[in-house]
Amino acid sequence: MITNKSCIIRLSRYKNSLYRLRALGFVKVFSDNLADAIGVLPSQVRKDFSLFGISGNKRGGYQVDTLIEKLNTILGKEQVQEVIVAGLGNIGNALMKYKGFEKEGIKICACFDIDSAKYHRDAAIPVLPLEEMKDFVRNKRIKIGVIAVPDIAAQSVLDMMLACGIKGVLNFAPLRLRAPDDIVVNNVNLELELENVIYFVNTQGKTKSG
Amino acid sequence: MITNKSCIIRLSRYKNSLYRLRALGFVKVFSDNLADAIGVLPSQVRKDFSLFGISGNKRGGYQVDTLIEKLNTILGKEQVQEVIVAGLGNIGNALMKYKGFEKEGIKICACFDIDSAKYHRDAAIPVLPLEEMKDFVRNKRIKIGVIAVPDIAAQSVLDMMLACGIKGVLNFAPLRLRAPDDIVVNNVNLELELENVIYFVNTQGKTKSG
DNA sequence: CCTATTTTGTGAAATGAGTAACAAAAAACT
DNA sequence: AGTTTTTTGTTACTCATTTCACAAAATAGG
Repeated sequence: MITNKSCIIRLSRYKNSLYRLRALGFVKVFSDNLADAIGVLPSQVRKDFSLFGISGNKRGGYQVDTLIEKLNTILGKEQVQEVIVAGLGNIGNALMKYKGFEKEGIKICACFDIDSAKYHRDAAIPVLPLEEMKDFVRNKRIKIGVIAVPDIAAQSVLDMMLACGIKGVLNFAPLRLRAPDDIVVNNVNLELELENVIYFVNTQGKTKSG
Repeated sequence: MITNKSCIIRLSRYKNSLYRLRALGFVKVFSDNLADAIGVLPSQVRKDFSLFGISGNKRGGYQVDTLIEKLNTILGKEQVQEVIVAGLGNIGNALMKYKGFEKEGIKICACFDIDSAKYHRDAAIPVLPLEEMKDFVRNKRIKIGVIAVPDIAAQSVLDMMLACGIKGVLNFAPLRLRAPDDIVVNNVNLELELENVIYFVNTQGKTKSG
């Protein structure tokens, strides 16, 4: 099994580039087209494909259509992926309104919050009490959750999600969550990302001026 | 010079854990305390510290206070870091309201947008026309920018930021931005992160059930 | 004061990801 | 049909990061 996150991320990028290339009229592509598009080496592209059993034609490259299809299969994009969000704060709100997910076949089905003032059962994306998560998730067989609650509540919300049968989580709370090994937890930590930029800017400046 | 991003990210995590440990009354820590806290091996902790010339006492561990101080110096947290945000859409809005930055010594000084309906010069964090970015950034000598504009505008906003003297960028637009080598660009791509969770959940399921 | 124990700091080994190189296949050209 | 060119797919190599392992230092205990 492939455990390399950046490899999967590259597959997503190939896929996105391929849609653009197809829109431009491309019918076949070569590894170096894709390499240029996402900023890696051609050998990396071929390696990635070979890892997933994707093959092209020597001297003929890859058919755009079938390549897109294969990548979508690998990435689980044959059907719309339904996710839930916990926490209708700043981030939760932004996610609900964000248009980027829809065009990637990701659908936010519901948001759960603890604050009854936020409930909105009839909205396009309903906002429901946390207690209803279990029924909702089980009925709809949802496997993916997003955690956008305050730090202090994050672990208990994760535990709740796992009890509902959620198998993968995107976590925005800036702390390490404990989960069994078979659960996927990706963290998006905005402070850390910014702190990182700041560090490299600071040291860059230092090394330049002496 | 250290170019390893994950190493810097770990330093940030150590620092965050140390604050928590200090709040619990810890005066000294050992590498395995910190290792547990952030989920790495003790040898990793010691290696990271040794890379930055941080040393402790054999059998005595590390003093929490001095360790925090050293990490803060390395991470450039001795003074408040001022940043600007471009784009007052969903994400820009969430960032402006987000409390997490303040307690990390990161201050959003202003937001710039193209839409005059959004301008709000007298707000706590002013929302200004994009054209005013140059003066603002130069006067305040700001080095860090956040890009939260639609995909199509992202590259031009980046170019504008670079013309203002910005040296590091956190980019939320889901595409690859072109920048000179001495500019730091960190990307946060929410679709990709979710797609990644989805992939691993799907394959996990497959490998388990056969 | 000497011995046992703990914990660091570092150099060596292992792992893993990315890059390079090249044989083999396919197409194009003559 | 044969030769040349192009491009894949895979194997071997390189490099970076992580993990291991152990000597040296410091403390604690008898």
